[in-house]
Amino acid sequence: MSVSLRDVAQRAGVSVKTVSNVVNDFPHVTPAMRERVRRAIDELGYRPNLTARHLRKGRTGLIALAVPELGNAYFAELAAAVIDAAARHEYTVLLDHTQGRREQEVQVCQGFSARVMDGLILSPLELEPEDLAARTDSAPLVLLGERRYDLPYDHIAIDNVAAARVAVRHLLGLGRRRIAFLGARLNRTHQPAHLRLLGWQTELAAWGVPAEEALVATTHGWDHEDGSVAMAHLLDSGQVPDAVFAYNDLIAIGAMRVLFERGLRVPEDIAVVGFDDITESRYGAVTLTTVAPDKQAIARLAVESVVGRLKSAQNAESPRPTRELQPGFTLVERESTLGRRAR
Amino acid sequence: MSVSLRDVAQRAGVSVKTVSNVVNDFPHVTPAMRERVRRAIDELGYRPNLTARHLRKGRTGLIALAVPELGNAYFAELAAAVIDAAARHEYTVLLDHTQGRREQEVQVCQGFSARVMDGLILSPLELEPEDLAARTDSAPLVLLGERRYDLPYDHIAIDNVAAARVAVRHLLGLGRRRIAFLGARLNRTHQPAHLRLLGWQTELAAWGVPAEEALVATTHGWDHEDGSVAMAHLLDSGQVPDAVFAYNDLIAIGAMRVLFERGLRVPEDIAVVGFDDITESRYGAVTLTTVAPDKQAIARLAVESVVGRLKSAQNAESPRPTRELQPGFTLVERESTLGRRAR
DNA sequence: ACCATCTTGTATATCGTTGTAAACAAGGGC
DNA sequence: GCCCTTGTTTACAACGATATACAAGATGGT
Repeated sequence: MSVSLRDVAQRAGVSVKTVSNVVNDFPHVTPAMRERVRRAIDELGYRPNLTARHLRKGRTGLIALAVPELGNAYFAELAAAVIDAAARHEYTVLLDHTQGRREQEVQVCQGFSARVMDGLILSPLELEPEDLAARTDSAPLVLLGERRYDLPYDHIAIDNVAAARVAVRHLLGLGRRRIAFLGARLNRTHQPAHLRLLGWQTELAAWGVPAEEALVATTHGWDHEDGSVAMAHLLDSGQVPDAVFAYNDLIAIGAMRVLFERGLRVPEDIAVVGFDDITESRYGAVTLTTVAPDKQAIARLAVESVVGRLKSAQNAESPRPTRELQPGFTLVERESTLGRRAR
Repeated sequence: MSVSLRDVAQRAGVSVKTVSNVVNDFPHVTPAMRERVRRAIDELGYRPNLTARHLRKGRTGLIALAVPELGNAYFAELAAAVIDAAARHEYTVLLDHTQGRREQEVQVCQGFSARVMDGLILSPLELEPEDLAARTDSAPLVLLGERRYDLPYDHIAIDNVAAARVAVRHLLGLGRRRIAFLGARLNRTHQPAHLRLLGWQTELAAWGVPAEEALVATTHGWDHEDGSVAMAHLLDSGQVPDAVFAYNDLIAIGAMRVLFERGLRVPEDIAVVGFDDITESRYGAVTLTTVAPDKQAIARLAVESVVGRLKSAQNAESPRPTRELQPGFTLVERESTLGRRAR
């Protein structure tokens, strides 16, 4: 059925270890012997069994990446970047989506598929600090995204407050003064880390513009549909803003759809800014101005963090202290704020 | 460092196997003993090592899913469905993207991360029949998508010809006669399995409408950008169609973007139909009419095929013959063909 | 020639788990 | 009291790979 080192060794008339040495390119094997073993390997079509290798070596070469929802283009694009970054370090990525459910997130950081993974990259939504503090699994864990936990784990996120401020500043600079925020959490007290909303407030305050509570729309999730519902709700309530800053691109695009349906012009009547710079935002009837986090950098830093810790653990070095890493971002200005001149 | 069965056994004063029996809920363990072992497990925080378990059992509980590009919403949404379907059978999914590169696809069907995966689900683009015929890995493999190989592997795809015909019929029924096809392969001779193009031809023929070669636009890939380029090219060439049938939604949306830029109205001047029904197609300024494959069914069938074959292999049954499975599809009619009345 | 040194290959234990078979204890029928 | 049955627990050998320690062979200096 499956060919093992034993079979190859028998065929080549050498010991198992010698074959292992050839496979792993170890020194102290004469060229002649190496060749003989090589031939036996080819003839039998031997392929090493990683399960066994990893049991022995104590590592599996697998990193888990858990994001809330793969259907969200931001996470899909990020996942693609992580897979590529991991491949450069010879790690394979096991991808899961938590659907933003706390229990699933807990399961992930508790080792998920129990001890098969060398490391974990998690983008949490509902995970609470106490879940994280109760973590017993010893594999390196990196956290991505807006939430901060102040626990000894590497955390990678752009400066969300600064990014939101840049977006709002852009709108203020265009003369807009009634800027709605779309996509706040339902229970905002419970979730203090709502940095994009904070950035919105801060920048408005800096310009002396009142931050009207009525212009903050909450959503259940962060999909197109949530954006549409929130936007419709806002308009129906009689609060007509002259600009919208959305939590992400999906919400922004969902909101724009409602504006189109109601005959409101973007950006003439209402300017729109999103967050994430997913591909979709470049191809609508009105292209979307958005904050573009450096996804490549996020992926690279996340993988390097995990791989680095694995390496230092392997060499029995003391691990370096945990860090807050802030990749860059840019504001991409498009038609939803600049109109036709953006082309 | 990590707690093993041995440690638990020592602590509870029993043999390793007894602990194993408790962990696996085997019968013939007295309640008192079970309780004693349970306590030891809790005290030490024991978690089974899946690597070792799987080495022993000969299976890993992992299925690989390889799609061309995760950034393509269709594949991201499909991947999400596969992950969920696999979870229902207690399998975990390892996701990879091949970027449509032949060598990567070959690597995947050759076991990819070598023998760690129990089964494989592959959505090939460039993979050639000879690659597949040369496959030595014995893990069950299922193929998804348009290409057919006529080799003994389960293949899951909707009836692409029929689906394309339904889409084209819809346009013909609306009175359109110059229907362009966007997204043909560059070398169409080399890739005979271009079923959607075939469906376009067939349906036109059935209506006695000439299938003009000039209305077939080739693309390099299948992204928004490819759709934009192809559409611009078509218009610049002086061939102005009254409808467009695109290989997928991304191309359709990219094409619509160009139509917007040039002041052409959708659907009044040019009607557009896509393929895949990704979420994005429901939220543009003009929502997209599209063929909606039953992604849930595709995912379910793929997982069931792999799991079924693993089960029969485990019970040493002879595997059932390979099958062609055709999940259903529907045509979702929206504004890009019906205009405002679609709402 | 002889011993020390270096190179190359082998035998064996080990990683953590489960399957097999055998040991052991308790209970029941004769 | 003995044997058999039933039920519970254990010892030991795998799964396929790598690391350690050691043996055998080659080389070189005296």
